[in-house]
Amino acid sequence: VASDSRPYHHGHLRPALIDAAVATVEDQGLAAMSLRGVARRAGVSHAAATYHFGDKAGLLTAVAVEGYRRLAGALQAEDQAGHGYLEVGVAYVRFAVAHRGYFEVMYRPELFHPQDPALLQARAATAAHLYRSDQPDADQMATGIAAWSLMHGVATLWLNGNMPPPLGDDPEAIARLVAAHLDVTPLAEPRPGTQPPAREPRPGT
Amino acid sequence: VASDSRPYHHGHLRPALIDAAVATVEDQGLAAMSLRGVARRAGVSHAAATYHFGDKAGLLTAVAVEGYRRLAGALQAEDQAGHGYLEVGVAYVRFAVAHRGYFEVMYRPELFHPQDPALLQARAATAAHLYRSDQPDADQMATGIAAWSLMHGVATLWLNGNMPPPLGDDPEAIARLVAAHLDVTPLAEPRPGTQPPAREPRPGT
DNA sequence: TGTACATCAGTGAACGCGCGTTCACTGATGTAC
DNA sequence: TGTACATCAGTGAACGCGCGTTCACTGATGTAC
Repeated sequence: VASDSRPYHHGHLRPALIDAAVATVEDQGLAAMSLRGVARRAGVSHAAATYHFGDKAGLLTAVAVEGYRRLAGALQAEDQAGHGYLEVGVAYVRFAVAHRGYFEVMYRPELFHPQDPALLQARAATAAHLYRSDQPDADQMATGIAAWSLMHGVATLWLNGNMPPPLGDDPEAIARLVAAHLDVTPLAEPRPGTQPPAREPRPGT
Repeated sequence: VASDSRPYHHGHLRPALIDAAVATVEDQGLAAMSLRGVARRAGVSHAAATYHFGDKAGLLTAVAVEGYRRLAGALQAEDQAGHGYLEVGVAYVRFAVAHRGYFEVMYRPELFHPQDPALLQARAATAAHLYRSDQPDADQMATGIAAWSLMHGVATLWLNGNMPPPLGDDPEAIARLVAAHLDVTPLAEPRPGTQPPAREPRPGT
């Protein structure tokens, strides 16, 4: 229903407010993001934002949910592309840098409703890609957490400007550089009865 | 000069305010930390805090400086204990968890004065321990960044509650678990003709 | 030893501001008959 | 087809609040002579 002179009903205000929130975080910072500012950016009264999300935490919950969904999608796409686990890690860093508005909210659970069902589901979907399994065993989980921690560390250090300049300005390159130091094969400490699962050849750097 | 009924002059107000700020961050969260609240906690007028730090960013700068100094000290102590590089990484995670009031401020440079000379110096001292060198070559830097990223990732994922429950509640144990997947030897790929470039010390970021 | 004076440390009141939330409301849309 | 009514979507004013900063000030301390 396209119309001139802004119709009374927006039509897609909910997603528009989420977009506005993300954009605000990206160019003003999370601390400067307010309900009122987001509504202003979307060209709507601030009470409209409250109507759709209940409160500020509700808006940020919606941002986090959407962020986890997009991240899960990005990881899945990379997974299916078949370039190997390393590239899934690189995709994590790429997402964080390209969508830092989402990323910064996703890891601040004190700002939203952490028990929101949609949130838990979206986050679980993301985790499944990081563990390469829906029901990871101890080894898969340890490996997954190591890879996740490494890439999360690269992403956050990069985002807050703590990467030393000599490493260059390409976060994906840094991700590949450090990933080369990660051993993603299960630790082969002799555990009687534990059969090392067949594993595809590790992609070289 | 101990005295009854609170003397007009506090005597050690500056460090007391830093302590109060850290304590506030630890039990109310960084977003809820205000100059006025910190002064209140220290039992002093809020204008006194402004007097000592200039503004809110000044207070947070002082917190970050003190945090980097303490972190550098903790890493150095662990280094000198001679338990190996892995335990230096574990010490990083231990610091983050034990002193999250400092830690959370240290990595939010948009909240303080990032060019403060004392800050740059304290941060450089921390970095030197992570690279195991004041003048790291490319390999040392890559290895150091990998280790730093990994431990930083563990610390931040732990602090914001994103570690899956099956991993238990001991962050140091998780740090050791994931560190086992890290290869800290320099990558010995033959790079003919690649001379480690002369590197001038670039203080700070 | 006393006295004057500068400096340091902290007070308390005032300022303007943007915030999140609430509320009664209006405009627009969908549905039952 | 029309009409009544319920529901959805958004408005605008008002609320109380705590915030960071500024300012003229006072109390305490140190130093020069």
